[in-house]
Amino acid sequence: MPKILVVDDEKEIRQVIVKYLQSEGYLTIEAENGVDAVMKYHDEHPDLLILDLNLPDISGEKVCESIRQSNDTPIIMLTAKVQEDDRINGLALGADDYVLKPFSPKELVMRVKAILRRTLVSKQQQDTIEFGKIEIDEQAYVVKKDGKEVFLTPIEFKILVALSKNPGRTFSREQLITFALGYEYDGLNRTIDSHIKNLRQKIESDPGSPKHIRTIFGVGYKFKE
Amino acid sequence: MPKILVVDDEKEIRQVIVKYLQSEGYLTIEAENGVDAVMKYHDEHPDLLILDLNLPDISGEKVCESIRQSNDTPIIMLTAKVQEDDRINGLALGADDYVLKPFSPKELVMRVKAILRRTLVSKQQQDTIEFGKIEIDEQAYVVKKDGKEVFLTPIEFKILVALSKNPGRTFSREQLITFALGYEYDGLNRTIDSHIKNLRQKIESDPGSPKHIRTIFGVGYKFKE
DNA sequence: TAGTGACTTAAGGTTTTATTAAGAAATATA
DNA sequence: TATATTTCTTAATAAAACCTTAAGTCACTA
Repeated sequence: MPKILVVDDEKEIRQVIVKYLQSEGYLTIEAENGVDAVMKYHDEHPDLLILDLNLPDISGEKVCESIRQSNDTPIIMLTAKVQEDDRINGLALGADDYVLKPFSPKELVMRVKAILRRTLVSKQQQDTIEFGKIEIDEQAYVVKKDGKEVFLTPIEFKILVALSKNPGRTFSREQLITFALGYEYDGLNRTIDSHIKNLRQKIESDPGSPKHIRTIFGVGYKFKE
Repeated sequence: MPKILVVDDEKEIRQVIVKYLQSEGYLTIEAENGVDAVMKYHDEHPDLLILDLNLPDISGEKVCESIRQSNDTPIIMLTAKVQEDDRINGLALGADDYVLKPFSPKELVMRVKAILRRTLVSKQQQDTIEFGKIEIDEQAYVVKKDGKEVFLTPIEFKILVALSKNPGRTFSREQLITFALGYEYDGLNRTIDSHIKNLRQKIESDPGSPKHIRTIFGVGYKFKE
């Protein structure tokens, strides 16, 4: 069952939310301030946060920001503030949704469901991807070969992640440029070939006849387990 | 760039939304009623829908429901209704988020970004065509026979896709050249024969008497299930 | 059975990819 | 800021894979 961390300084509000969530079968953890929230977040690795914007110590925004830096856990913000600017800030900080106080617990639960429906599916194999002698930890930005760390450049890393997240799928150079470089393809470009060559040098046992990063002639590249 | 379908019967509202989205680099499509929306959805395969709940023909709920049946494209609902029950229904129907009118375009854009950030990566839809022991995944550029991958050249792959997408239909060599090679036929040409031969070698259990890729004497070739 | 069309083979010719190396751009360091 | 270092891009060439074609053989149909 998904685990949800509820952060609010008012005990009654926490209890109402927790009661509704538990009646839907979710596991819950509670925190009453920002420091508490960050600690419990790291201890318990919840699947979602419900986070009040007004906390006695550090603000909800700070908590949100600090979690977003290291992780992609979805966050629903609770707030009594009615200024629109705040709402925008909340979303800009990385919250996935926003609920105004006073709120309906039923609606909050619906939103929790809506977000988890999207995220939980793809979340399973989040930690480290492993193929043969290669280990990839996207969060930590670490790649290992035979247990030993290998140092990749940013683009090499992004290409490897894109490929290895969809093993067996062939990517065109154009697609890899979009994923890895973040802009549109604009003409004949052999840049990707270069990066692939360097990647193979670093992670393949025999870069001459690569086992994982395969060339699909006339199309692009793909990752093979 | 992600493509977004904006569905609203009021032209001005559509235009405001579209303008903001485009300024963020998104591609946009517009629809002014439910039927239009469903049609354009199927034609254009957008990455996200912004959907007004009040449409002149079918309701936004129905549109949402019909799209959810076949697909997982995220949907943001727009509504002027203030009843909470409506909001919950919207989320229950499968909307990913909910924005009340009047809304701030900036906030809407933030929500679009928040949702796409989550969904786009894992989104590649996978439809594989399957015939007997043969599996074809056009997106991933992968063909399998008896579960084992088979490596086709670009032209072989295109010919196979053209044939297998229309099983039973006979294609002339000229047609196959047009589909697979992308240029017009210009004279007697046995090139296709060669490719068909190699294709059969790779995907037929008994290339001598092919089961799937059949010759229609004097006409061309066709794919049989 | 003749005539036409399809299949096969193998050898050029063409296109695509790998690799190298050098210059440009970005990043880190003093 | 200037300098050093790393990373990215690009062009050129070599190597590999692929496409086309021709010619001989085989198969279908009238």
